[in-house]
Amino acid sequence: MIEKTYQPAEIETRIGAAWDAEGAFKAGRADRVDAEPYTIVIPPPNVTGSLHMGHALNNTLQDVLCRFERMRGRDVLWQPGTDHAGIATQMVVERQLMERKEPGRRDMGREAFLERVWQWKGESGGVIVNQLKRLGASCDWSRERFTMDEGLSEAVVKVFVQLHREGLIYKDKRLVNWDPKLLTAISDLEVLQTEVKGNLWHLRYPLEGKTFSPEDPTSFIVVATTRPETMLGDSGVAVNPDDERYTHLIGKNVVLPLVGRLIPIVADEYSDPEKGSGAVKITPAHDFNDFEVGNRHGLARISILDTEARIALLDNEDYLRGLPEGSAQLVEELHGMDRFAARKLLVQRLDDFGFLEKIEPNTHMVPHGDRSGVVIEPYLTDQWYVDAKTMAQPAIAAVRTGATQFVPKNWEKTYYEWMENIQPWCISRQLWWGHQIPAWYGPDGKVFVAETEEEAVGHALGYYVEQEVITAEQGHDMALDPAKREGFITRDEDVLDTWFSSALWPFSTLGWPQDSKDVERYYPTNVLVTGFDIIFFWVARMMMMGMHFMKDVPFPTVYIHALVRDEKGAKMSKSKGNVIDPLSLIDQYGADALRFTLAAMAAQGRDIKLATSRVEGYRNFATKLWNACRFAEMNECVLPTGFDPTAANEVLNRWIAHETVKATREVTEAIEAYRFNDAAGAAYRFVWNVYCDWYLELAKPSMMGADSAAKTETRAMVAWARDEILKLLHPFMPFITEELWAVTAARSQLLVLTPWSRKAVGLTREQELLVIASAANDPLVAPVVTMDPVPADFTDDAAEAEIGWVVDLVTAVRSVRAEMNIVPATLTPLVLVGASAETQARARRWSDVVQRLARLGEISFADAAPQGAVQLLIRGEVAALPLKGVIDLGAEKTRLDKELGKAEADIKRADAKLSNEKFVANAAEEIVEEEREKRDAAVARKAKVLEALERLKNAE
RNA sequence: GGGCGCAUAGCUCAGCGGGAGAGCGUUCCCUUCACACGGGAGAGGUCCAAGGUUCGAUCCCUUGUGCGCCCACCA
Repeated sequence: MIEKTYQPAEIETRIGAAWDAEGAFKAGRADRVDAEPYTIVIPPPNVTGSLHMGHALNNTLQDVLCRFERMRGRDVLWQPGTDHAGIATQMVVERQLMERKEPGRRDMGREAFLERVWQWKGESGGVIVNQLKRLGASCDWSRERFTMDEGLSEAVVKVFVQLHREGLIYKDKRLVNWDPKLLTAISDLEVLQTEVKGNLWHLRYPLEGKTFSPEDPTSFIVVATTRPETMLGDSGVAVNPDDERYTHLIGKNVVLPLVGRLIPIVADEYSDPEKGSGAVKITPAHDFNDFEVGNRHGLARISILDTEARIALLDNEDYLRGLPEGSAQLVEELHGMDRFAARKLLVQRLDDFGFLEKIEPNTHMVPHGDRSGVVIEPYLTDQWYVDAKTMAQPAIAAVRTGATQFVPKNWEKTYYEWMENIQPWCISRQLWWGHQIPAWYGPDGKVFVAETEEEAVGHALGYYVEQEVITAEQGHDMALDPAKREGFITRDEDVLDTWFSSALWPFSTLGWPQDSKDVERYYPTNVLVTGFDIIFFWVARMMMMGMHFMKDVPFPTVYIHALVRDEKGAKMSKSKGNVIDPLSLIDQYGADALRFTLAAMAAQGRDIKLATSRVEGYRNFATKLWNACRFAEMNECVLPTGFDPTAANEVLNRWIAHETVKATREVTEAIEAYRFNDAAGAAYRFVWNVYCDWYLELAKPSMMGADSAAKTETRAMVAWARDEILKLLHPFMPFITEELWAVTAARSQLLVLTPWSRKAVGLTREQELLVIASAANDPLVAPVVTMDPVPADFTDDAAEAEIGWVVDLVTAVRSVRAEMNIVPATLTPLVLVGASAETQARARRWSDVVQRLARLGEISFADAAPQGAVQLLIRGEVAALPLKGVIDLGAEKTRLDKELGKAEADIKRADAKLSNEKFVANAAEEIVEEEREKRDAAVARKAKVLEALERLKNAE
């Protein structure tokens, strides 16, 4: 029995639990071992995360694909898992420690802290997974992975070691993006350029050998900067070699104000005469451009900041080197000062001594850390890098050749743009939570990269014996006795960028490098579904790693979906407070409604502006479906075994079979093309506007009538089409369809969607397989769910024409009645004027339906329309509603005049085209023919309307 | 500075070389035996602007205007 009211929360909880208990979505099931695999890896959400609207969209689309392919008989593996999200997770746990007033990370030490993070992961890591289950995600949960679990960590180490051996990973000392709050390097992608209102300070740098005076422009050179505090680290001033204002100064020195250091004026193309004063201060240790310029001219790299971006001058060898005697009085004052405070103080001092020429307000882009939000410092440190430029080449080629295609295609341009200008990827992070880099350092700092410490020890001992740092005997002892080599080599403290492990996700989750069985079966995956915001972070890197280690693309298709925005199109963010929580929508309207909404709005290449009214509308759709199934149940509509819809006798039943096949084809084609909105739309229209609005209404008389053969057939067909609808909607609305299927399947016994249904029907697993096998022979099981492709080309034009006539008639009569304000209780007679034999037959067949739906009395036939009747044109014939005394003749004349005007306009338009020789000559044959037909139809319509007007005149 | 995208009904959006569509909202009618989270009938649009291509442009091209996003080291 279907419950009277649709209660999504109750259903979804119960069915979700049943799926879970059944392990309903396991890949590699016994009945699918011979089936073609279909694989998707989930974009692993952060373990710290909770479900947001982006996840909801992303996973809804993946689930649509997975359920769709599963019903088509594929062996579906939707690989789930979570990401350890290095920085994010570490921050969360540190914040927790702080809130609880517990010792901080550094106080408790690395080991204890990591234990704490694992503990936290154990407690909260399941949240997002449960939320995905609430959404209905049909992942194979038995295979859930975590980027830091044992197998995946092994993959990470193996990849690192191999790439290092191949020279594709290396250590280098250069400028990195340093986050002074998180105290780690970050990659270029983790830096957000933000517009900031600042100033441009113009500073006077005195020329060596001249007496500095602010009044004497020949005694100094002006440089402009947005970061005056970096002047402490200046080691040169650059001017453009073609800039005549400065050519005479090239090679001379300036005296760095306040500091007293002599630094050279160099000629470099980098200096743009148009910008600022045309002379630019060079600070190689604190600016990416200056670093390059410094390299070209051999300028010193003077680092003046510590890791927390405080001024660090005491004991700073870089700074003190070459510094004139007695010029360090500022040092005491500045040392340890925050960079922004130092800026203020320095500007003040420069001004005091006349070195500040002017201050211009200036808005410019300033780099910020995407996690910390603080201003990023270019900072000189040793870090590990991936040679991305080399690795990008095969990944670029794979897209060029079409081995991997983006949908929509325009994202390929974005991909190329970035890949072709790719920079070395900084992969080391000064964090604790993550994969520790498998590199060890010997006493002299030499690096040994190896998969295990033992291996590293072996390499190191061999090397140092050879170098005669230790004797062969010592080496031998140390190799044998761990106690003797204690502290001889030390492991790199740093961990890897989170995205390093994510890049391996498509194969590391399948068991690589340990187990190749699943890799062989499920790699490459079939499609990657993700948002455009992580094309660079993730997609590009999976492409690189996949090409390098699997020698094959990780996925032939990348479907890029939109961002979900709020109703007004703003990006959802906590700070704006416009975040719509998918879970509260699920609570309110059900996961099915939310899923359907997201799918229906997922048009390619456009962001989704989510309005809750849409969700409500699709919840109503679910209710409609619910009630339709309840109606079928109340009328004892049961699908008999072996029912063949193509063999139906009743026109109405042939019509709905025809419409069902058509809708199924539309939905199938749309899903195959990743046009989720078209698929959802087609299903929606079919269910509501075809099945509910017309088929069930038209079927009522038959089901309640006396013709038992017709009654039996109609009941069967109502059940058949209902089952097809459930299958069609299942990828979008899995919970409600599962429930309705399970409740009705006991009598339908056609196809089992999932083990849950099997349970409901009371089948054993063996019986279930038999049912599936028999369903494969069903001649008209629509392709969306069938085990084998079936003829999806069943059509019945005659049925379509007949039902079309009924629909047109009912619609037209209703329209007139509404216009004439005829109360529903009044049944108006209908006269079919000059009806053909076919029309008369139709009218007799459909009289009771038409009478009920159009509120008609007796239906009769006549050669001429009675006087004072409203005359309607139904497919070229006249239908009259004798409404003498009821109708307003004037209003009716107006109505007919309007119709006449329309017909005449149509004729005119067609004539204009058809009399145009060029149109007839150039347009496609069928277009011209269509135009002629339109004209003929309009001419006929005009004649009928004129006749009607004539009769109206006589009636007066 | 590069690149991408969007301007269609009051709102949110589909569509796309041959007579403008949906959902929501809105107006009117309906306790018609599945469903008022429903049924029925309407109203509502120089498809941003100007040129061009074409027999024909909301759709293709160019330019402009407005808006959004991504990338970039410019003092």
